[in-house]
Amino acid sequence: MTLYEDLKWRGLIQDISNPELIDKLNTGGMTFYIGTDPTADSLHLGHYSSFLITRRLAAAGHTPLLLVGMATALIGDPRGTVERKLSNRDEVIHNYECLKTQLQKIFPYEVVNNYDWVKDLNIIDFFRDYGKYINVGYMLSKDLIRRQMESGISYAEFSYMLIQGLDFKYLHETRGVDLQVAGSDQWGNITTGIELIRKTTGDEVYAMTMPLVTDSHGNKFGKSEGNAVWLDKNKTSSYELYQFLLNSEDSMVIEYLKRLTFLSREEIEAIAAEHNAAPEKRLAQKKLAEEILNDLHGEGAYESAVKISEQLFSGNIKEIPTKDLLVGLKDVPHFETAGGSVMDVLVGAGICSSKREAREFISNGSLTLNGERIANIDVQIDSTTTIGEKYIVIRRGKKKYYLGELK
RNA sequence: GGGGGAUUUCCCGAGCGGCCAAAGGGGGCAGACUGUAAAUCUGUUGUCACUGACUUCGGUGGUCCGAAUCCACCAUCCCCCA
Repeated sequence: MTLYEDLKWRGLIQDISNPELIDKLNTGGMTFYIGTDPTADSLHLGHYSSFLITRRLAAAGHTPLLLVGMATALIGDPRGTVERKLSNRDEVIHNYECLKTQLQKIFPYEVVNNYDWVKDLNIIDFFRDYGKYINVGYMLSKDLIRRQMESGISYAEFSYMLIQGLDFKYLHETRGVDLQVAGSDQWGNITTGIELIRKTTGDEVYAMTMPLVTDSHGNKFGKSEGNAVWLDKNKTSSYELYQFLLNSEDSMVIEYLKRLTFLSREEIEAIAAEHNAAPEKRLAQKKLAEEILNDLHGEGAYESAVKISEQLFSGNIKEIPTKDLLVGLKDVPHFETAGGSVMDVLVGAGICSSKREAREFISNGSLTLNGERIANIDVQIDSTTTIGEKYIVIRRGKKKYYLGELK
């Protein structure tokens, strides 16, 4: 199977700018880049799925460059909905440092920053060397721009694609980059770069976009309870990451295996066959979690996440030795409390956002205290309701645990 | 510079002087069923001292017994004309 066939099979090809790219990909020897803007201090699972392409292409003899774009983050990319709030400079610098460090741990390739070549660009040069080559009609025809026109788009966000275009040109001229890879939402920005390079140098460069990973509803993959699933262990623990992946939908999990792991086609097809025969065993979900946890959090992370999960989901919290329980709940939100009425403890610990909500959860039977359902709002938390002298384990819903310590 | 329109609770969006904590939808959260899945059904989604009270409808100040609803000014955005 050629590289291109493999990528296609994995569902990693949304669009390519020119059919010539297929041969070039299969032959190897290209230098390509993939980028992100430092808008947060950690990457999330969606980034991971995109950036994995670097390893796939590198294995086939191509050279990756990772771009973390401080310059573009300072401008803000159009989302196609509403204008972004202007980002804070110090934050962008901080985020850049965080992302750079994080990326280098996971992807052993060079990181570049467009701030380095954009910061000293003067506005006359910018207009003469770049602005002159791109027609406004062309820019206006881009899907994201057209959509955002309705709610309003500033000149800054409108110009974003020019900066991304000049990045491509700069990297092409200084580093020999001839391919840019990105999520499909970047298509408009990348083709602007191709256009710019073609007009100014006559060179043919290439673009490849990947479909965004989604769930069965078309929602972006990698959100858990409204929050992103971060790659930073301190922001999303091994246990949480494991839980997220284990809960992957049956109808999507094989696709995730293709996109998010390096398992071969044969291996994945074998897993798919077993999975379809007995989906309740969640073989595919477990394999997915194992591959990703071992890659991101290191060997052993998977085993300990499984162990914790088994203990917690086995039911009777009180029978688990306190020592094991504490290890198991290490990654779960912690809180301290002086005791008192459950209502106060729940709100104080952030388990419920208000007493109104606490009342609702209790009447729904959604909360357990040390494995037993909290029967009514009059329950008191004190030394008689602890495990191992001073610990309180509260579960909300089926899966969310909180560990409290009585002070 | 001139004219018109918009700003509502997480999002979209109704409301146009009292019956509004504010319709409807989306999303979220929870319950049932299951496999810690999907689909479905149910409840809930401002706060509290919860059949009541309090704080909310871009901001400030007014009118009125009473304002998300009327007036003035300010801010932001959209459209049209210059």
